[in-house]
Amino acid sequence: MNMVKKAAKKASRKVPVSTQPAAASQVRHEEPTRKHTINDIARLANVSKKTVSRVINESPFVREDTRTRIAEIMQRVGYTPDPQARGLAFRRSFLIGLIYDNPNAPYVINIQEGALGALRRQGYELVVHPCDRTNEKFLSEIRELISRQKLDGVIMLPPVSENSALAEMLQKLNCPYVRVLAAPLDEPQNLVLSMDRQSAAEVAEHLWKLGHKRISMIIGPQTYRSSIERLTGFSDALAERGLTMPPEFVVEGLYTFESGAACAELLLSRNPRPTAIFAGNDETAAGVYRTAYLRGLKIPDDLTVVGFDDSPLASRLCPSLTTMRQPIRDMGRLAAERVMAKIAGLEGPPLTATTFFPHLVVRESSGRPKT
Amino acid sequence: MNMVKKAAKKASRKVPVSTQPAAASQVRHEEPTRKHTINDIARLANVSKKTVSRVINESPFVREDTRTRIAEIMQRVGYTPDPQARGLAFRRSFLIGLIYDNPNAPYVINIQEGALGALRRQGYELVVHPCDRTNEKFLSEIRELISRQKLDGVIMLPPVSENSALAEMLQKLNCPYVRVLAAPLDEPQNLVLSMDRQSAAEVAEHLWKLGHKRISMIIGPQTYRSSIERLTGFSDALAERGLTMPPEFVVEGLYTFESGAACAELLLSRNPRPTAIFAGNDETAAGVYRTAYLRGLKIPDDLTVVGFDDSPLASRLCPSLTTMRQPIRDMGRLAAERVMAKIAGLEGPPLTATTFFPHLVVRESSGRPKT
DNA sequence: CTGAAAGCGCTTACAG
DNA sequence: CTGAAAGCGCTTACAG
Repeated sequence: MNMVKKAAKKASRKVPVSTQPAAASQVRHEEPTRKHTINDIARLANVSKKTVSRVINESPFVREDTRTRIAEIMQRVGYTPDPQARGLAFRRSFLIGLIYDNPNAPYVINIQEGALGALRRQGYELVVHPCDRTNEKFLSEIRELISRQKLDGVIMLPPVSENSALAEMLQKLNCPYVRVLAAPLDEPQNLVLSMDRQSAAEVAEHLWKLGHKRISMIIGPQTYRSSIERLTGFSDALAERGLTMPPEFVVEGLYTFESGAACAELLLSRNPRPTAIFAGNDETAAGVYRTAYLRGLKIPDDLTVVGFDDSPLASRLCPSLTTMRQPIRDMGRLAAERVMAKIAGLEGPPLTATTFFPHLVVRESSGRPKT
Repeated sequence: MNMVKKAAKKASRKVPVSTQPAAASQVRHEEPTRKHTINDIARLANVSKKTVSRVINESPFVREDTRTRIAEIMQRVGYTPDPQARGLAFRRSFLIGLIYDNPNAPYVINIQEGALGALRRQGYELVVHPCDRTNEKFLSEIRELISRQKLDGVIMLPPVSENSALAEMLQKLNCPYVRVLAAPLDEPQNLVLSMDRQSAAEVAEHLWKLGHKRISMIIGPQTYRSSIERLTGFSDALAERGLTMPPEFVVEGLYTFESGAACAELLLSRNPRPTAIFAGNDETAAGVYRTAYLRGLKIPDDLTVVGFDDSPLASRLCPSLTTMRQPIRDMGRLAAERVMAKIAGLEGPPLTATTFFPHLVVRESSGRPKT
């Protein structure tokens, strides 16, 4: 079969191109799913493979009619260039890595799908890489992945996106990257900002409008930038409205359900206790719910709770949880567009964080204070 | 720089190998991150690249000491073969696709991470492909992905894994696949079974032991095999214990939160109403919680609720939800191991579904009936 | 605007 | 057990 194939190939350049070769039935029978190569297209179009290559890569140095003709043939036979061969020649992979350690599954999935939508259109695929910053080999594993698979770029999600050692390594490796972050820890073109500070300010305004005075907050780990941003945005906005949180009303959790429950335990044993708790995220808020439940406190009658993320959990809790909704899918899409732009060399218009419109979703967990 | 490099290459075969070439500092300076190729290894080991290739591919036709020597060199310089080049020559990609349309994010993430753990060890990477069966182009997009990226195999998650048209297409494409399924819809070597029937039977036993008589179930879409399996397993197990569900106690939902709430509305308006509801999955159970909440019914005092999946949601609900825990990560791992085995040509031992031990996690939502 | 040659890093026949 | 040649499907210089 190989010999036959080769012979056909060599001969064909000298022979008039026919859409249906004489032995069509045989050929179809022999190689039903055999993919067309650049050589097949070149032969069909009666040009060199280099010219086909130019069409593939949208080089301007092709006569328009030639370009059209070749494009039509590629279209007709359903030709798509082999990414591996292109990659080998280009020293590229058309693969983008998604590096994350965020335990919030819906968050990751949404970013993933948002990014994928944009990547696919340009012939890229997404390779996922969950990681663990506490693991010694965390950095070397990523370096290994990048060099092995020759990733064209990577997208990093918080909190690992805050890791400066990782970003430095990527720079050294000359690997284009985009960091999804809560604060501008990098140059603008390297990040997608989530505006946590402004979002937290919205929460403050909401609670203030409801009339709350004894307000407390459970922040995430202080090592996470988002914790700081949310705390700053929240307390600053409260201060602007003449409200202050006493130190014992601000406690640090781990952004987890369990830590949320533990922190709420602390806060709800204060006397007087807060009438509203801004949990650092929805998971933490769920923890607050649990503690309130165990203590027999009614939400929102005895306690107003606000989360952050609008994960599916928020609407499933009873009462449903007021929370900040982030346009996570869009952030994924934008992150993808940015890496691709960086790979293409065009930095693109300096998109600002204002591209996003996170907004407060008010639900049943919001109420006026009774005390 | 290129010229210098080439010259060095050509010359080196005739020159004694030195670990530290004279111009070491220069070289290091010139190409700090340049990856080693098979040629570099061959040169360092004073063998042909073919022999190095044999070592890479674990061919038995290499003298043991030669093999050891080459392996050590590869180890020392940190050489890993270029997957693209290998792929091009092998006509393979070392890429496995994960095809899913399951809206349960934690489920997907866990499968993903389980699979990744196994794949990485063998040099594979995972390419994720969320899809939408209702889209006309759903099948052709997958075919396109497979042929474009030359995926070596795919893993499919329910419910799209139940799609027989998809499985047929993969067979025609000669693409090794593994389907994660709730029922043996394919040959044993092509699937990872989740034993939904037996799991549902455990739920039945649990409710029976608690003393419930008026038991109802919210099943998923009847078009999903898991719905049928769970219903069959559940009602059969009840029947074995002398209990039957009247037809009006079995309603069909969509495995979603909203449909769960709507179905519960129906069930809880029956007179007498059920004392226990087996929700098809945790999402549905959350819907039941909501309806109970709105109607002022207390769980578990007025109503026992059992879910399925043990997604994070289950433990976050108040009261926490009794549910069936599936070893999702392990299923992902096994699915990965199976595709790799199929790719390698060795079907491996016929693993049976008994590999898994799904079990009931009893939580606060379980109680004895009061009426 | 178009093409022939050499190469990307690996492999498969084919010889020894 | 080992190697020289040709090829995987595409590209980059280099010529015209």
